[in-house]
Amino acid sequence: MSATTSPTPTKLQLMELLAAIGTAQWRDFAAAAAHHGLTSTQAKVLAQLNGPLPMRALATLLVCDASNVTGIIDRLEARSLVRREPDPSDRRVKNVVATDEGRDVIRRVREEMQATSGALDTLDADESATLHELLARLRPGMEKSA
Amino acid sequence: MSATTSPTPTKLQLMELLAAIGTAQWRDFAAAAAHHGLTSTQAKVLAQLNGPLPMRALATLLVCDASNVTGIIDRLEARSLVRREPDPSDRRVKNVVATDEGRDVIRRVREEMQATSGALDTLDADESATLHELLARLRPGMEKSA
DNA sequence: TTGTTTACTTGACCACCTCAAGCATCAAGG
DNA sequence: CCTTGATGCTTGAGGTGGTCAAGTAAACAA
Repeated sequence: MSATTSPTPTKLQLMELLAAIGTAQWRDFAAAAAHHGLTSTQAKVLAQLNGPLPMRALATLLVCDASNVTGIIDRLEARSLVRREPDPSDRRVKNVVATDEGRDVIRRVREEMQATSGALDTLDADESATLHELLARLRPGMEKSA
Repeated sequence: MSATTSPTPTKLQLMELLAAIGTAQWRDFAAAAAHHGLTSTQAKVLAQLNGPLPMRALATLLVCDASNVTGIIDRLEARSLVRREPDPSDRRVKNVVATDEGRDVIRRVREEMQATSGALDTLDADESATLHELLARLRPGMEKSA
């Protein structure tokens, strides 16, 4: 143990700290999205669209009902941030694709998360690596049970 | 640098990892809340009520409009999880207090966050302390600008 | 007293979310 | 072929969460 190590925190303390940071990052994201006239949900969807994605896949990613996605994509499409394209191999599915404008907007939203970005700048390379390592170990266990 | 330290992650990688973990914990929380018939917002409000809290203070904590809180408390009060009490020193303010049942429910919700809890169990005392230390340093910077 | 600020509620309006129902398409078996 | 059953998406109803504008009541200050 290094000289600066704190006493072992309780699990509850860690959970609260994680929650606080998660909330702060989410607010940072929502604020950046709002700055471009997007709700956080719309921005989140846009962030998933690296390639064409069927509506169903989107619903699975968002862990929500498929009918919900219809409305969200409707509103994004009305702003030309996204397009619905017919799937060539299955006429039931519609692939959602981000337009150039959509890609541009979500790129800017990411760049404008200054609170999160600034906070991470206070870590040096070593600390970043350590944090990344610990969080990467936490991730799989947290994503399991739904 | 210890022998197991990974190459320095990019800031983008860290942001995505933080977002993934934040989302996972939020879903865990929402699922536990739903198990008791609560929405995540209702559970979040209940979690803040350690003591009597004026409506206005709640709105500030939640970073939302005061009129929004009215509806949330209405629904919680309809289930007897919360009570509105007149403030003795200022007749304008209504203090929100969790009922015994409300305290009980939120206690159970916290206990049932098994995905998060289980994931944290995989860290030993040293790792927990390190994680806590790093996150605690991140927190103030992330909560600043709104 | 008069005027200003503060706390809360109401009503209108939109986004998000779920469920149930419906339509079109695919895929398998007679 | 054609029926039967899944699957993908949309629609409509209904509730929650969120904002804004306006209104009421109480506190406060000149």
